[in-house]
Amino acid sequence: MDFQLQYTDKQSNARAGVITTDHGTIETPIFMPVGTQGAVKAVHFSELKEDIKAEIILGNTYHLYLRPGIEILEQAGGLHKFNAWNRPILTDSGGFQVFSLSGNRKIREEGVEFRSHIDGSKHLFTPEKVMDIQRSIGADIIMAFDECTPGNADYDYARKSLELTECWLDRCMRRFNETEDKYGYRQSLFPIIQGCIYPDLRKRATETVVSKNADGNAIGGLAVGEPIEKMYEMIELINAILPQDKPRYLMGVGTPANLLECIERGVDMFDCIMPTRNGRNGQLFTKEGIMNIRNKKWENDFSHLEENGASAIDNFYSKAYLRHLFMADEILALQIASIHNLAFYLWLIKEARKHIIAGDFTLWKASMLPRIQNRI
RNA sequence: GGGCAGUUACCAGAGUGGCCAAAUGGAGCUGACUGUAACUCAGCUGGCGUACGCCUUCGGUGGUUCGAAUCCAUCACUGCCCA
Repeated sequence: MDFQLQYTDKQSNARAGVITTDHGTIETPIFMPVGTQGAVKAVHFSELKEDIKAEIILGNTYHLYLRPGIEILEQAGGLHKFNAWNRPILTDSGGFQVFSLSGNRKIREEGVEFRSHIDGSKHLFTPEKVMDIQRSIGADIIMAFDECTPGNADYDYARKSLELTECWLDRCMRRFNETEDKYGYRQSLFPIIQGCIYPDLRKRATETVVSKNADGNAIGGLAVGEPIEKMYEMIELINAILPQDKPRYLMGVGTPANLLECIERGVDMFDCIMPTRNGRNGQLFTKEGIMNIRNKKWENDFSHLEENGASAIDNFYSKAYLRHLFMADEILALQIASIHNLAFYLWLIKEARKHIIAGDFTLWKASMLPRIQNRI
């Protein structure tokens, strides 16, 4: 994987670039739809390509390891062949599951012992094993195994947690470098910066990560319960240290407004479940704001889902119809809402890129921000 | 014409003298969701009030009782059975 920085905004830290992988190129800034179990929920891949214009999607090590299991993925020839997505894939390492499935796991220095949420069976994830699994899944970009520190952790916990993440990073790098690409195309490993909301921890974590000279760098442990201003503060601090010539991936973020704020602060890559999950729960993101399509006020509103929306789907269906589908519990509702939201996210981020290149990003962002945060 | 069963909030349906503005579902209204254990979760759903609370309800009317959705009488309606 290579990264080329193409444009840097003069008024802010916003950047535009290109990532080149063996499965194609990605123009940054980019938003990556989440396909945890090898599928972006409720969305068909032709829709991902044609309606949403996704350039890269995510998979998840924890979920794919449990189901279908690594043997099947190896037999299939890797995830790209298994799910027929022939463009870039990034896999998360399972570090977030260590955080979100906290009721079912024990963290030790060796690794994390956890119980499957599916059948309760016991498993051990070590940094080495997580590297091996991600080699087998065959993602273009794989993530280091980390502990995603909760946003409200106290300093002492955050420091110990960071030490563990850093120790695991060394082991990840070692194993990654000792092993080879499994399917004939190149894989890149991104380390993850933790440190909660403590500036000295974040600074130290960033310096450690920079010293590894990886193909790209990730910021983790944000948008996990800390105040939003803290998140922006941490990103500013980290991006001041990270090298310019490597892509910066902010994990798990966020709202449309978060995206613009973080692009302005120099982030290149994003992923978030928000457009898909919130879409399935009836929340639509649009250029004019956020709407709950289940609300009664849309009952007899036969106007397009979104005028001049990001996807053709916006002109096919009316608000009243989509509300009806939600009320009637039709599967199509989930599909339409997910496609709409993802297309909006990709549109927003591509629009940001255009304005970075055109040199008026800051102005555009200022005009866009109040609109997309509006409640309609 | 006779017999039996029934009529409870938007719907279904519990409650059979005080702890009942009335269980539980469903439907509806609103909100939440940030590296997906999520087509999930939370609150509300007689009226007024932020709230302690007050007011009006359990087919209609009239009783019994300190007190009735619950007991009695009567009327109306519904279902099933017999003519």
